[in-house]
Amino acid sequence: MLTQKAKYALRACIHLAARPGETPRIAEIGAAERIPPKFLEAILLDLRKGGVLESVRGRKGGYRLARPAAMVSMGDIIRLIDGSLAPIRCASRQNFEPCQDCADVNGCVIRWAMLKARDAMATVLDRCTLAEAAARRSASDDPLDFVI
Amino acid sequence: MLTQKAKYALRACIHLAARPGETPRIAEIGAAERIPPKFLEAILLDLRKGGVLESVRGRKGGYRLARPAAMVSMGDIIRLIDGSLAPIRCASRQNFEPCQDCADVNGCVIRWAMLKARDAMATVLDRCTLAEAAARRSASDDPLDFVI
DNA sequence: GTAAACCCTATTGACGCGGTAGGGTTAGTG
DNA sequence: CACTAACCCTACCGCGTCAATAGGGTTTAC
Repeated sequence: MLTQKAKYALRACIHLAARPGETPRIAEIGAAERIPPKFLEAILLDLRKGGVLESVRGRKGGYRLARPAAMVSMGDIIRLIDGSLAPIRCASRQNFEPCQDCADVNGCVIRWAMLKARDAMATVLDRCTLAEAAARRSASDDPLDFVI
Repeated sequence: MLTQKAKYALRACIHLAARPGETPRIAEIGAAERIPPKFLEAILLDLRKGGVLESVRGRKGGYRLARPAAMVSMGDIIRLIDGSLAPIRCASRQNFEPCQDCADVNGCVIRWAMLKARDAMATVLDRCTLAEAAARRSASDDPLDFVI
């Protein structure tokens, strides 16, 4: 299950991807993407520590992507915020943790199925970059303000 | 995220798939699969209400699959217990729920990506049947008792 | 009729998630 | 150099969900 936090992180990053060269403030991003500003602050901090974002301090400060938007995938962000793409932790490739209740990790049938599921999902999410997402969003005329 | 409950449900169902014609008791299944019996009771009840299992009441009672093991997929069971395969509810095809915080459901970029992820994962899990899982488990000599 | 099995509702404890509070630190601007 | 707008960081809290348990009620083989 994708957490709300990861969803916010994706929205914020897509927002930044659509504004190359700028370093918008937390308050701006929060207002545009409808994210509680203090919560967003914590999220952006995590993204910076994870190497996805860079920050500029002091007056006129703000955030920007640390890499080109085409080099950051949705999978990267979800892994950073939620810890893993896999539906179960013992089926994670980058954040593996053995589960307590099955004795033979490698023989476990459920893990085998979840690994296949994880790989299928990861293929999709690691190929989907922020650049693509930003382009697709602007094409649909900023969905966040579309209805209301 | 796959819940512990869904994991137990899968284990119990694979257990039953490996014993066609039998109707083992809750206590037996629980002991063999290391599932707390009262918790298992609630799970099997849900599976029965969901049409996956049948029960026999009274002395000599127990549970069996309501359909052939080849006709029940892991996806069926996960959907029944956890409600949805999708990483986010607005990207579920069988248990769709709109999310509060994005205005245009169809234009949402995140939902678009999650739908693709869901479809990839569902393809895997809906093709993986209990029959296949049971066969694979017995081939690896019952993983639950393999190490310890 | 009795015991073994499923059926069902209610409850509980722990924990993670979503969000907030309130300072500390940095650096442009006058 | 003072001011202040911005990020930085730690701590905290309410709530819901998950995992599990308790304790009866009902059915049926024997």
